[in-house]
Amino acid sequence: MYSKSVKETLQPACSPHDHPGSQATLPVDEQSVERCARIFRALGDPARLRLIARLAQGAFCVGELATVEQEAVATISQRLRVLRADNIVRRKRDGKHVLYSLADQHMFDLVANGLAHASEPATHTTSNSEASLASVQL
Amino acid sequence: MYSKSVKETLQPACSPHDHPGSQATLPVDEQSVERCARIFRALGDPARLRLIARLAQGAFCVGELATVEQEAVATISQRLRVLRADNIVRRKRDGKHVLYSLADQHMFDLVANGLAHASEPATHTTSNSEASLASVQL
DNA sequence: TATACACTTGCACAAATATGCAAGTGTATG
DNA sequence: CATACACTTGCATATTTGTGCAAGTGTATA
Repeated sequence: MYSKSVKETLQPACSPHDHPGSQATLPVDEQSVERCARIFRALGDPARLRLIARLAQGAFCVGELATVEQEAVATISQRLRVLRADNIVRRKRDGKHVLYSLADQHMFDLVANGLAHASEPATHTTSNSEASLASVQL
Repeated sequence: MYSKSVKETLQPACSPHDHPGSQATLPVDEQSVERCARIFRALGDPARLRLIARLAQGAFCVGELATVEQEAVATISQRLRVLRADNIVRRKRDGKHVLYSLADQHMFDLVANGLAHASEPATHTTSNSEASLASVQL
């Protein structure tokens, strides 16, 4: 059986299980996984996600976001700080204001993807795993 | 939670910024955001993400995963439980074993996307780090 | 039916987070 | 230079997680 003779024996021990269609080799090196997890984690909060969805529409200053989201400015600032820590959003000063926007197209794609999936019923067998439904311009 | 006594001056503190043209209308309804956030959160842990990456290769039973990941069976089971709670993975019994695999293609896409982004240093509109927040016009 | 497997869950705890409030920083203006 | 803005940060606190260990559940087999 599968004794604990652990090692990279990536060989299924139980039985030859069927493999679903798409087998692309994913980048699973320690660093990628770590970074990816951090990003997902940052996106994994309703409040922050809402904020991101908002930023997907363009650049906003903290005050605006606070008003629209009906939250205290400090709260919004904190959330943006979390997102900034993982390079999900980017900021630049504009006079008295600080404008926030998504860091890059990738982020937009990721979020668009997630929201799309979440709003649709499960089991949607997309054929192309590489090019996702993410080609929307920012 | 807490009810906010936020200033009701619903006037955007700053003038509307030019928002780069169009955007795909993201599904930002309460439910989608909530669900999407839950998914992202579940994916937002290195250990679970690694597990998912593994499952992207095919179906595995808990024991196998435990061996490969060098973790206790109970630990793996717990992680899978979290993923199962959000319909990220699916399981089916096969004799004595319980086989786990990704719930659907969408999940694969999402993870593949995230990992891809995390592994490429790419498109970083640079150094927004902490330093220069010097006045810039939009 | 009794046993051995293969997982799953219940608990107790340590660690990581989220948030509100108050104080602090950086810019434009009077 | 003094003020008013527009944000950001430090703190203390209440929650929410992530484990490890031990006991519990379900399935196949002798």
